[in-house]
Amino acid sequence: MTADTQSTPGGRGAARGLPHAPTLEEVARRAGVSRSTASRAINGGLKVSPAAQAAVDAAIAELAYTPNRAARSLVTRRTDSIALVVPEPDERVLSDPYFAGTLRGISEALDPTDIQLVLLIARRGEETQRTTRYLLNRHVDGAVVVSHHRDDALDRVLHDSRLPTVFVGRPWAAAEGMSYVDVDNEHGGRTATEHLIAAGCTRIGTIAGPLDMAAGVDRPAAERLLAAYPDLDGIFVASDLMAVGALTVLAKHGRSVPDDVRVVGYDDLGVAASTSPPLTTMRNPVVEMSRAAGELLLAQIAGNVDEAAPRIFQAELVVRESA
Amino acid sequence: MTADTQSTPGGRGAARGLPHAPTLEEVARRAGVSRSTASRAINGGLKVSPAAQAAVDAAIAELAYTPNRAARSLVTRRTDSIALVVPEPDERVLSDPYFAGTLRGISEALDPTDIQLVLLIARRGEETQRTTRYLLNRHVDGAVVVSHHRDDALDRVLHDSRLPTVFVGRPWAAAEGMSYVDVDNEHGGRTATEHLIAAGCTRIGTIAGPLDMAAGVDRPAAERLLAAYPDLDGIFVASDLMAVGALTVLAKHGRSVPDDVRVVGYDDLGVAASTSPPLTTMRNPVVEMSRAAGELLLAQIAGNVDEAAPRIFQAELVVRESA
DNA sequence: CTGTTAGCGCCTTCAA
DNA sequence: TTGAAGGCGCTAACAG
Repeated sequence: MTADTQSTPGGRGAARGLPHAPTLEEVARRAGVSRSTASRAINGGLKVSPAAQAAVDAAIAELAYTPNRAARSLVTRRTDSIALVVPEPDERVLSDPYFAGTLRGISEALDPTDIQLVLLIARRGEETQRTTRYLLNRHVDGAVVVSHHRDDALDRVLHDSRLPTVFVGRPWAAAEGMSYVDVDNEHGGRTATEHLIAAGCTRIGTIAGPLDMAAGVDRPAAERLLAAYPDLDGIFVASDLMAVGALTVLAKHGRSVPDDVRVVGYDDLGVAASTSPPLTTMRNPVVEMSRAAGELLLAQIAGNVDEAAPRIFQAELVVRESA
Repeated sequence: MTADTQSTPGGRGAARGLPHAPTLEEVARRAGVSRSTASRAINGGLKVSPAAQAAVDAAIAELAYTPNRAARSLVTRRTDSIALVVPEPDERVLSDPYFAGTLRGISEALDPTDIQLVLLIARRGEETQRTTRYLLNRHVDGAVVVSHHRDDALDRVLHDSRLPTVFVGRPWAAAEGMSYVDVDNEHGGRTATEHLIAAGCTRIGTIAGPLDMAAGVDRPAAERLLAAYPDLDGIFVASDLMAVGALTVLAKHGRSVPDDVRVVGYDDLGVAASTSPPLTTMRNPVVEMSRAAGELLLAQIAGNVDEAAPRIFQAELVVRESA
């Protein structure tokens, strides 16, 4: 809260001996033009003579100039930054491979722009208001919300606020006009099962369950499944992490994969390729999906309100040795 | 690059019909004080009468006021944001559980402050200059650099620039005065081995190798190790992810863990607890370490230059069923 | 303790 | 096509 006092009073030079960042004024002077012309040259170059443009470009390069975001933001009323909001009911979101994919996808979408990504990790209770207020007071131009929870009012607040927002994962209380991306899990499950059937499996089991289940629950699940249905010849597991547990249990019971039992996982976010045997799985297109989220958001910020339609992605079968 | 034109020219009201964010001016008017008094009340409340302070506080609450960061930043010359820089030689950094821990740790450090976290994902070649320039032009107050690579000049550039910087992981070309946090891997390896010895193991093998090894390499490694030394009774694996592969291989060969062979992994960042059997491992204190990085950075930004000493953390044995 | 005053660096009318 | 001028919202002297 408290600001530490600035020690250099009037001097327009270096604070603490730091080489101060070049200003538009300096660029203009060096290019032999006015600030306005320099500014125009920087922002698209409309109504700027080629000569002036070249001079400004040169000056910028020589000075390694970057516009001061604060100053620009103050007048344009844009912040050139968006928030990635992570509501944090459980502590595992960040470790979830989903999240890494989300990060990558959004970064990719932002890459061709000069827009920065601000990470907003919301806290429970009181603290959530800090996030809300920050967002509502437009400290960012828009927000991507990782929406894997069901009890948060943030969704509606954001939607009502008219801050450009895109949800990754269908919001629990999805309302008309909410923009979101999601993956068609039902289709993924069906595809996986069809694959097992096509491979000749006739006794197919499944291990489902939320990702935030207690650690190791997947293991007893596999054990129980095997005990109850010893003649199982195919299993669809709702996540690769859980599938890893299943593979180990099968190995322990002497079942060969894929000869005795075929296994199909879900996610393909890193673990699947390094299991033994490599795991056949449904590739979850998180990165593409999140990139789409980013692009949707950029479009909304640019004023294309018609870009609000939800976008649904399909998981894709990746066949490896296990099935 | 190009700015879309602002449609409302002079009007001090709403653009696009949006409820405009409250300003200090409004807070002051509502509280019946001047802007300066309101400002002082907000920034620590020094030299402000209790009455004025209360009035301002009330106004702030009623208006849901948040200071405009751009305006503030313009005058204070601080941005109230720091960057998390991810140099990205390989594409896996973000998916690495290390990274999730880093994120969490830094967030925790930032939590009691109003400082925002900006994610900077550097790209190769030309693109790296964009990052450098952004940093050097002080668009952030400081930077935490995830430094798991060895060929990057960014380290030195940042250090030379005198931008407050803390590295997570010892910089390849560590120089005097560079601030970093790291974990003592040698100690971790030793502890793991000592644990196996104490448990009675006499034929101990190890599976090492960089994390960015080709997927599945860990599996042939375990296979070969087992083939070469059939009488193995203990294995230390340099990462949990690789240890998972080893567990599966052992199960396939009918070796019971931990009865026949004891296994110790390394990381404990999520996978270890959900293997079968649960994996004994060396807990890598990434979160604590990264929190320290964040705190070091905050201290540096606040001017405590003496906070530059490296800080080394120890991994800690976590005993589960596998050893 | 308080209000008045002057910019921070930039974009953007407006007049030339 | 260009430059001069004004102001975005805030903080920090300075004088009261």
